[in-house]
Amino acid sequence: MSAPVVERIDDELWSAIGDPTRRRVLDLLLVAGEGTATTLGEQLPVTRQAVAKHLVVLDRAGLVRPTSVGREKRYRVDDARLARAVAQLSSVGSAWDARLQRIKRIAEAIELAKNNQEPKES
Amino acid sequence: MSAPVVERIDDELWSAIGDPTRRRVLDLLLVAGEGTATTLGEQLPVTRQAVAKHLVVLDRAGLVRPTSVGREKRYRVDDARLARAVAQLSSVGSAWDARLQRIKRIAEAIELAKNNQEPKES
DNA sequence: ATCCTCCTGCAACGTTTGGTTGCACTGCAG
DNA sequence: CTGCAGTGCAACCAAACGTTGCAGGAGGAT
Repeated sequence: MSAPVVERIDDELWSAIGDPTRRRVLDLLLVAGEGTATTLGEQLPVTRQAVAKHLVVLDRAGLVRPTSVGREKRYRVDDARLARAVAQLSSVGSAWDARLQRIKRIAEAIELAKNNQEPKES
Repeated sequence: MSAPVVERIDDELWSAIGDPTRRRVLDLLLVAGEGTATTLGEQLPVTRQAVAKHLVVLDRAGLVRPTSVGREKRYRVDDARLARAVAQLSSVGSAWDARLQRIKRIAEAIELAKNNQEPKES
């Protein structure tokens, strides 16, 4: 359960960080090092319970990890997983970029073929 | 309402590409160059109407642009907008990476400091 | 011009998800 | 033991994704 997850993760990963509140939770956890549903809820415009649900989602996506301390449940970011997630995002971005380049090349080819049509570059 | 959109876009952008179907729509539009709700729906596991709604969302996010041709409504990817979107994603990723690095440094410092005692900070 | 077909758009409905409130349960301190 | 702080569970509301069904308009065939 270490290597071939890359493709399966994809959708869960995107929907995990697709939510604005979850992104803020991740941000807070990154700056504070760790936090509970209660402490995070105090710094967010949503209730403690909402944060708790988001933490469950982030946990299932593997981005955070809980540590039970007494009656508290502290969450911390899983460095390796988040780093890998960032890499995934970048890779999708790169793929799109590549296709954009391809399209741009085709467009230029057409542009070149026309030679005396109206220019559209702005 | 033309220039300072960069920050406002953020949430709309993420939610736009956060949906798996919309990502696939973008992908299809990139490889095919253009497409209508009907042609895209044929290549996706959802109905034409669902695709149409997604196209509206993508349009409002500025990622695609419609072109009415007769009774058809062809959509095409807005190259510049998508490129900018990819840049946004990368920037968020970079920010997280930076914080991960910071945490890693702190962890190393603690590791270094303990040497012969417990490092727990409370 | 008429009919037929294809494509789009609108409306109603069901389901999942983000968010809320309220309550019950459990450690920890006095 | 009593009380408080923190978590977990359940019911409920709203928005979003997806479906079906139907009305309407542009094009082609007769």
